[in-house]
Amino acid sequence: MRRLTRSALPLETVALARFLIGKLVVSEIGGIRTVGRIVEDEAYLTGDPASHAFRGPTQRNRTMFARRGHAYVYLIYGMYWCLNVSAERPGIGEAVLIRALEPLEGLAAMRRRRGGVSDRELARGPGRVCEALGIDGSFDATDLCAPRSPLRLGDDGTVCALGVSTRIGLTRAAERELRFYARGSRFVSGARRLSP
DNA sequence: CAACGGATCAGCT
DNA sequence: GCTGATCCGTTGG
Repeated sequence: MRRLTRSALPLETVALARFLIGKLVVSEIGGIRTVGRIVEDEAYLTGDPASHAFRGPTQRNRTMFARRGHAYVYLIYGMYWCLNVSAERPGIGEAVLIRALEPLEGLAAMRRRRGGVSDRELARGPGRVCEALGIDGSFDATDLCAPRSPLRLGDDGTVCALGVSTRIGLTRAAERELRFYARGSRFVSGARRLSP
């Protein structure tokens, strides 16, 4: 597995979201290493009413405006953490939400953190991704391209067939097709009709 | 399998 | 006050 360098990341957010399908997220936290393949993500763009950055920078969303390749981690519904990859150039508030992973390495730790759910459910959904990898708000603004980062991106050369659909769980701009997934993967979240 | 409600709180209006 | 890029357990078809 190679580390993903920042220069390898497409600058434009939709291109980045498509590029990240099939790539790896590696966490090394508390001496425990876990790895998962990204099988589902979503793009959040400038002028997008569903985006946290819609009303400009705030304390919470400031990492969305960082240089591409940083972790934007936020709390949703008071209990779950979600992981995004910041996109675009500094000052542009765009990001890619990591919605699901195929567990590859460190399954025992993931099972422990997730409380004994089936392996298919370990990281199937954005809150579950963070729970399985041990990610919380303290990892916000982590550089995902730094060699020794506790949270980073990798590439093992796997190429996935790409699917596209509407995003999940939104009340605004719900019709836009900005969700991307690995076609045929059983680790993708959402109703099956969304991921044919 | 789909639909629904409760949990729980930071951030914004 | 109210809302939300969610999850989980329960209920019903």
